[in-house]
Amino acid sequence: MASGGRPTSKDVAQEAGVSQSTVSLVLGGKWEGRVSPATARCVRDAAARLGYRPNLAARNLRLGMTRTVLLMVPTLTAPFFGPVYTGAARVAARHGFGVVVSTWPDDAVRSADSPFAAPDEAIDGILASSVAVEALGEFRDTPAVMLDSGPADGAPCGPVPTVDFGVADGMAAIAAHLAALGHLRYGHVAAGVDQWTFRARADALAAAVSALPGGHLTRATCAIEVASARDAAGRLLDAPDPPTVLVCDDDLIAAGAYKAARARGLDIPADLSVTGFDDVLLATALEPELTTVRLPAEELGAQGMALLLDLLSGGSPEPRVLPGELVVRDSTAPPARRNRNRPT
Amino acid sequence: MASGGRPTSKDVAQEAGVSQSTVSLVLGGKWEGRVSPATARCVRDAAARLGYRPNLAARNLRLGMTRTVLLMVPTLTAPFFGPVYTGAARVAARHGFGVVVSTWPDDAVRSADSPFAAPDEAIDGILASSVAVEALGEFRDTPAVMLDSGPADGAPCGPVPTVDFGVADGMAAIAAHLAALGHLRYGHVAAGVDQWTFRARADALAAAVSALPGGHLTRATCAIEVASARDAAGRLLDAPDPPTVLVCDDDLIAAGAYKAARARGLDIPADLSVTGFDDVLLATALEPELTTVRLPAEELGAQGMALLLDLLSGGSPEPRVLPGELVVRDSTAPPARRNRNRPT
DNA sequence: CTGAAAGCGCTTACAG
DNA sequence: CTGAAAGCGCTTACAG
Repeated sequence: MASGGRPTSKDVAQEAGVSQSTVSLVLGGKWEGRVSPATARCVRDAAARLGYRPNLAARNLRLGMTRTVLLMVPTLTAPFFGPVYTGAARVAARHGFGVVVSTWPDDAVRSADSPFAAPDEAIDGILASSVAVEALGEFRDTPAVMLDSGPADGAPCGPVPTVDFGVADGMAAIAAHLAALGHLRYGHVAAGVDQWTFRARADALAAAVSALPGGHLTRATCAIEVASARDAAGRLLDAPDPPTVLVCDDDLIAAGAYKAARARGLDIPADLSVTGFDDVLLATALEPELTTVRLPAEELGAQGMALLLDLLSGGSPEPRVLPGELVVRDSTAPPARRNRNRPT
Repeated sequence: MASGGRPTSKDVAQEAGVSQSTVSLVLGGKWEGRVSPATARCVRDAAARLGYRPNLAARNLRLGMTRTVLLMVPTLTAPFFGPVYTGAARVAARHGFGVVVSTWPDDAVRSADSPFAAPDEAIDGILASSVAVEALGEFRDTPAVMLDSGPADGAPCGPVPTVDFGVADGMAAIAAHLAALGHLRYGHVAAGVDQWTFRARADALAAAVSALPGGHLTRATCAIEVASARDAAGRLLDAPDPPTVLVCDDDLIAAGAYKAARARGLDIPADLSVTGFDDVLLATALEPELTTVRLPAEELGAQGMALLLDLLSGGSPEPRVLPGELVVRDSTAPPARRNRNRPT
């Protein structure tokens, strides 16, 4: 082997007494019918002996691809996206792909200096999670899979494969659970973000409540942030004839709803029921623990990457929907009997 | 430009009417004294006109480096590590480096199939956050920077640059805040994880309490997880003559302490004060909002990457310490007057 | 069934 | 001050 550095395919060839081509064929898995089994085994042994690992830069250069995909997310600091990344990276690694992350629209990761300072790493494909289709922007021509962006939001240039959560079903499950408990007056603390996933939640809740005899729904909008959610929930709670349950678009919003309730002396769930969405860590850290819908975030990343890899190798993968799962905990109970709005 | 693909340095050379070498020199920033300013400007214009971006694979191959660094963390799903990644990736991107993430010891991201299936991406350096030095393992010879692992935990093979939080000072600030409030009986709900950062917290708290006339400290150990923390806090609270404050090693542990307190009818902060550590999102989602120490996680990643980049370019960076900041919120108050342990 | 050769796009001595 | 040429480690026609 060349003194010092890692072994190359040439070293393996020499060790095995064959040519570089043969090594490449064998280790690339394209040898059958072209190299004798004995030679193949011999090459593999030599590679193992030397601890050979192919040089990705060389292969990428030769193949004209980078084996790198871009994961585009709104933010990495929200608890939801860590698992998405993990799932995507796990599947990617299994196929020799790396994952780089970019945030959109607030792109803190890439920079805009000279080409050399920010070499806009060439990528083979894009996984865009929970972002509008415009996020693809300059990457319009790059193979992409949209995650959590809704089946309708296909890119202008033909259908883009999608993986979505069954958020409508999830919200319907929450509504059914609440209806079974006897709730009629619903407050929806909605994320004020124009994304498919939130529109779908709103529509599903509205549909369920209007199908409920005597059902009534009010709505307040907020940022996905505790203080803003607390204020929005407060507005709902301070209205005449307030809701007996606050259905929140996100676990973090539910945390804000808890605060609004407590500030008004309302016990959860005795005086007020609250539900979340996502089932992040926070859901069990709250008190009482939050009834919510679990969204399999890591699975979203994993399946999305699987679809993208399929797309990159010429397939035309079908859209998928990942069901959410209702997790009933301690924040929901039957509505109180008219003793609302008087501090205990 | 070659039909189809992105423009190459050869295309730029042709557009500018110079050779490939000149293009490389100019765009690589090594032209001064070797290329006339007029030519340099001409090259840059051509590059801009064509939208040229260098092919990283080719450059990496030529240079024998990958411009990729590995970020090693215990887990990506804990709320703390998202920001660490973001900070590291931001600085890396500014220098044309990518960041791949690996978890240790539970390595879900890399796989162990054939060399081709998991091509163990060659890397130039490692950023290891909150892991033991053994985590470096097979990468013993790779330039590395240790984050949040303590100044003493240098690798066997000479000193490794470090970036740490001032956790001892942070814990001392908590203790001083609590002492000023009048607390004498301290319960430490400690993370049962053998890491420098937690040892430092324990030592600092022990030192502060023992320096306090009449001060008394008990300790219970738990996993960094709500249920485990709740149980540990419960043990402390159920002891005879229980603490008036629970000092928790982590915000998540504090969430567990809240549960233990509430289960015993103890009001926070009237009956019991609680403090956390980290200041993640959860701290303000809890009720009452948590007094804690803010650890600048994103800054840790950013500074660590800056040190690693310095190291990679031949420097010998000095270790750094990032101070934590005491954030006083609503979970701490003077101790109650002997009315403890009777449910309200 | 196997090998010699070209070439991916860069950077860097080296020659002028 | 500028250019021609080599070579990084791969993969893939192509020739045998």
